Amino acid sequence: METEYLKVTEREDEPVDGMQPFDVLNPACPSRTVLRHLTDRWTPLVVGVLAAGPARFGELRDQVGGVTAKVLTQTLRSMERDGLVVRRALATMPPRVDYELTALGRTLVEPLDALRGWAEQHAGEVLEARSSYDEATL
Amino acid sequence: METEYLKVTEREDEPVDGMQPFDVLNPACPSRTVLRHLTDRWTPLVVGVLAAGPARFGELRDQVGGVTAKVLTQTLRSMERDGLVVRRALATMPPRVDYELTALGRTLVEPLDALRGWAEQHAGEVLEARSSYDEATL
DNA sequence: CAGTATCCCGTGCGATACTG
DNA sequence: CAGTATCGCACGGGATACTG
Repeated sequence: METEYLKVTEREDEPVDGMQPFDVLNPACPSRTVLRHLTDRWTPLVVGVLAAGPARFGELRDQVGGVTAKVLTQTLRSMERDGLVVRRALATMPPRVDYELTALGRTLVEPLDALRGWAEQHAGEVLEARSSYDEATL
Repeated sequence: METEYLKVTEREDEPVDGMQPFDVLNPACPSRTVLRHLTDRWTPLVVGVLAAGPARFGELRDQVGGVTAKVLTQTLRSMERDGLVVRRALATMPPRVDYELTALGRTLVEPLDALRGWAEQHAGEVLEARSSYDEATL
């Protein structure tokens, strides 16, 4: 039987027993696109920075090394659309725009930080593994 | 002062105090490439499947919906190079190749499964957020 | 069965310049 | 300051066919 991915219209305050309709292993499942966004190039880094609290656009651009304004904007828009971030724009001159994690976005801090932590903590081992592999493959 | 990313030659059994040389926010830091690989399209899914135990190539291809042999091979090779997976090939006919997570790879199961779990559990909310956003943006 | 070999393409991402 | 507008491209990824 194929699972259809209809829009969920049920009230989410009446949880359905054992309902787990989303399966990342299924290529047709929308959770795929969700996971894909989480693993976008800059999303984990932006979440990491915003975990410390709201930040202005420029602060984000400065903290997240290497990102350009255009791509940072794209990333933030995508995150906003996915409900991970709120954008609050002050129509002053010069303008000021603050970004802040939503409640949903905050639930991402832990898992994404874990990943980021893994990368930093095990980078050494991975680098060594690569050397070994490349050497053996000569 | 700029941190240089030299090959770590120190014995890793004598931990250096507060040593945390890797910083994902630094565009020059090698941990960037590590994180990038972890967030490759198929890596989280492959890790998820291999978490249950070793698997043959065909099993992986079947379980990870939508992946082609070529790309799965690329993913597995990259993971092998990074020391996350061991490839064990039996030179029988027909051939049989088993893939298994290394000790290092196993430490990834928890963080990556957390991410995958997040995607599945919050897919509904994200989908709704997207609808709202798109509707408001009309 | 477990891959390669080719060919090919969208798009994520970057560089640069410009603006309200 | 916080973007947008353009242009351009490498490259991650896919379709298909073939092989030890």
